[in-house]
Amino acid sequence: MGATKTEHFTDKQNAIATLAKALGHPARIAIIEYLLKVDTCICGDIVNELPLAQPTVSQHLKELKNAGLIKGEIEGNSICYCIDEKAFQKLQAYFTNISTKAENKKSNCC
Amino acid sequence: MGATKTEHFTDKQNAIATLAKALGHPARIAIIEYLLKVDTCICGDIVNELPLAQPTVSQHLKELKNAGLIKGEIEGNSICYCIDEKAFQKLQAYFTNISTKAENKKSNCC
DNA sequence: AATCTTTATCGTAATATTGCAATATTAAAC
DNA sequence: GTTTAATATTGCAATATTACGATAAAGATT
Repeated sequence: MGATKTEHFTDKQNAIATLAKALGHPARIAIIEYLLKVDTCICGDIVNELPLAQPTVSQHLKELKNAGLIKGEIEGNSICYCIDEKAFQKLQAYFTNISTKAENKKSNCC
Repeated sequence: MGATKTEHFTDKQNAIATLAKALGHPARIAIIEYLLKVDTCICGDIVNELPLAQPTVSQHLKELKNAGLIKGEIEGNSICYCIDEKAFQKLQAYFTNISTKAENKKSNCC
């Protein structure tokens, strides 16, 4: 064993877990924050910003892209990566909902 | 190699990544959603709610607790687990901030 | 076309995660 | 005190993740 049993959970649960998992690494959080910081999304220097080797960064970018957190297109001999708002809006909505519900049931809880 | 290089990132980045990582599994999302659903937080039947063996569920609960997403106290021969609002408020604030910033720079981006 | 620059992929080693059977623990119930 | 019930821990196998050197790919520069 060792493989996640995704088939036993709902699509929505798997979708949120996939997004969360992709953000479950500080390098990928750092990448997202860098993409937000720079003005344009022609970001040819992500590698120089991170304390990781180029193949490692490339791999992290691929994971973020697979999860739908960033979009990327080839642009000459560099790459245009940028944040995919929709995914973050989904996360925002999800956690807002949880926070609200948690707040409401505070009373009859520990 | 293989271990995450946490020491190279900021505390805040690591903190968010830790929370996200803990939610990066559908079983743990399902646990959170179940804890929200039940009225009180005396939740002795989480195992019956999930398609996983008891030790596996126990392990997932432990991870959620370590990450600070749930609180738990022994209560007789069952356990009182419940959501730790603060962690979810942190996540809500983080993703709201990202969404807002992403929205603002939409224009000069792909 | 040879070279440079940038990003991706492959291969692989180190480590972490997932899942469960077996067992331990602990407190209630009898 | 013995049984029952609920949760935790241990140990281990299967799988996934992380990281990087080596190499490939592909457009830009000369």
